[in-house]
Amino acid sequence: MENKLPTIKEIAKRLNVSVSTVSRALSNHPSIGLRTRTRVQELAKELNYEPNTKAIFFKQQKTFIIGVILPYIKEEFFSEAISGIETAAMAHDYTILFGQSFDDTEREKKVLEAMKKQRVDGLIISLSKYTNNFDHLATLEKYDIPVVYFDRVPPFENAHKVYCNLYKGTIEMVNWLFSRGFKRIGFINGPDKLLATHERLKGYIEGITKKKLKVDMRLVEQTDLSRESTYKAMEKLLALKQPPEVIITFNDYVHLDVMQYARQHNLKINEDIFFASYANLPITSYTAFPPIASIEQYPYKQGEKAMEILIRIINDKLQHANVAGKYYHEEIDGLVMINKDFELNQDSIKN
Amino acid sequence: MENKLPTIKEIAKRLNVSVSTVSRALSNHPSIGLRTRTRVQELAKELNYEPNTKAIFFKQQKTFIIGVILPYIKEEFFSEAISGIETAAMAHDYTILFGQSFDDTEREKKVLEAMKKQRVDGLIISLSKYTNNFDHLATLEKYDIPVVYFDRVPPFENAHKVYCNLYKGTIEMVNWLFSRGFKRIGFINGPDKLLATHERLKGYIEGITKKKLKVDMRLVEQTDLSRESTYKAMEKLLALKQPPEVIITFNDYVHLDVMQYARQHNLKINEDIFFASYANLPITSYTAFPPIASIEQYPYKQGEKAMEILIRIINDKLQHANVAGKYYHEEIDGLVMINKDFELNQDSIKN
DNA sequence: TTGTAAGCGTTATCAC
DNA sequence: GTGATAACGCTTACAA
Repeated sequence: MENKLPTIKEIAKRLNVSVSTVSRALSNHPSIGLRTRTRVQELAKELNYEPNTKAIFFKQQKTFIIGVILPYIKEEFFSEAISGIETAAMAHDYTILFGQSFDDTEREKKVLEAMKKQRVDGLIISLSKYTNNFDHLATLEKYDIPVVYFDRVPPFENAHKVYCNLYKGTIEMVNWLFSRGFKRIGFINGPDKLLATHERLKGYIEGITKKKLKVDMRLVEQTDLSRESTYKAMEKLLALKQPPEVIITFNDYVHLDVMQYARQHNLKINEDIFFASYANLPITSYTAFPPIASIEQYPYKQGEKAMEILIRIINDKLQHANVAGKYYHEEIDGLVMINKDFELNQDSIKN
Repeated sequence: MENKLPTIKEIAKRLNVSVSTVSRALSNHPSIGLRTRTRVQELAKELNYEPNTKAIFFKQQKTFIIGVILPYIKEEFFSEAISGIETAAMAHDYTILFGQSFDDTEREKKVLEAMKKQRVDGLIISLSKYTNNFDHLATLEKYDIPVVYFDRVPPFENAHKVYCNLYKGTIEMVNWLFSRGFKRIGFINGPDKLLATHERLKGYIEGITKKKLKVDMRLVEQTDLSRESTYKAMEKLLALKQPPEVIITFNDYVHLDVMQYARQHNLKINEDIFFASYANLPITSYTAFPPIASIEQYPYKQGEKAMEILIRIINDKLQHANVAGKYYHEEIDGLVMINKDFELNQDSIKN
């Protein structure tokens, strides 16, 4: 049976009171008499009344919906992140409108349009890899829809951002590798377009320079993150007269590809050559040879933080707080996580 | 600058016409004169007017939002599925409201509440593993919110469902294993609560029975899908006087755990023992020893199909088509996907 | 303590 | 051809 959702009007009619009385009774307005209040609330419960939030939001010009746009939810980093976003959102009664860009700027625009149409209260975006024109994002500012970027953040300052500091993390990683006796540290970095690529490189160079050593750029290769491109980078590194003793890869997915390469070329991993990486994703723990160290980027925390900042912005806006020109830049420090098995092995060798 | 979104009213005022004229002009109503129409449309474009869908939906009692509730987006199966859902939704101008149950019935209820509050036009749900009380879902029917379940579907008939037929798939798998010379086929099945567990078992038994062989239930163990439980199942199977030559695991995640176990116990995989699985997830291709065969369950296609069915239901409802008591049950056949490397090896042995 | 009425942005139904 | 108005469900001044 089509059981139409009851409205405030319906209740009012049945009880022979006005809609405003019902409205106030339901929201426990102090001016409503106890008798009327209980009568209304009882009937409401009986009819399973639920306020039509759409009508409320429409009136309040608020949807309690946050749009989230990610490149690929398939990547564990992002599925972790959205869980943090979701949990924080739920704690503040927001719901998540979800869309993927699939690293395609056109798709990103389309999703953005859809979310604008839905009048989201705000957006959390991790940009597509190839987005280098930011006009579609500028319109958001124009219409006063707050956006918090995370992880893949835009290069300009005038934006709210949450991201992981990979510069510091990379320095730490290089330090740790030196402390473990590695001298020739190879690096398969990501594509030039990504900010993250430059951060990592800066950290790598700084880490080595700090040790009063000279940076050998032949040890640094790049991949566009495709398997083929990664294989090529590996080939080049291994073809060097003095190949690296350890290779840091751009992220855990590159690491996985590199492991495939190593297996196919019968390299003895953790004997002939060692690998370190970024991201510290759970999947790597299933593989035969996880990275000896991986920089944890805390995706869940990043997502949570982004959501919290967004809610703060929205609330500031609602209270007409004067926050023009104030941008949140939240930096989370990437932490070098060391593979336990590797650590144990090393220790037993030392003793 | 706070650039408020322009409304139809705003345009009307500026052009000294009525709102209804503007409304009609924008929707190309035939009764509007060409001059007025162009004037309106030009100003609309100039002001970047975008209809407030919230107001329209509010009036039409429609949101163009579909709620999607999944157990864990982290699982590749579900992140594939939601991509199918999203793509199909986009093609019909729907947007996705997203929530995870984290296999927790209470959380599932909460998410469901939030989506009901948002007045979604429909829902796509893959149930939490532990959901065995369906009252919270019954209220949806009562309020006439259509639901399509997929993959983890409820056990009753009166529901729209999309799922993969694992009964047939399992029979096929058993057949293929026999054809490859395997006689003792072990099975690590999932928890009893899951429908999928029973389907797989039925297929396993049928597959063996069809070969006029007797089913040896000592070869069938169960796991609650935790790593510990899977390890125990492995122990039991390997402790048998006649241990299995090949083991089918409940899904690729169980497979990954089993591989860890095998590695820790120095089993020679694809020599001493072989493994087959369900799901055919991309991650397994990164591992040293992917399953020799895995039943593809087409998560993307399942998601797409679920969305398409849901839209059909919504449209039927809108046209007041009399579809009471009619339920869609879409079955996709699981297909045995054979690992290429294994196939090549086998062939070279044969020759 | 309760009721009346305006308003949120849009569309549809009347009029003119 | 165009305009006025009601309606969608709800909140909230303002009246009573």
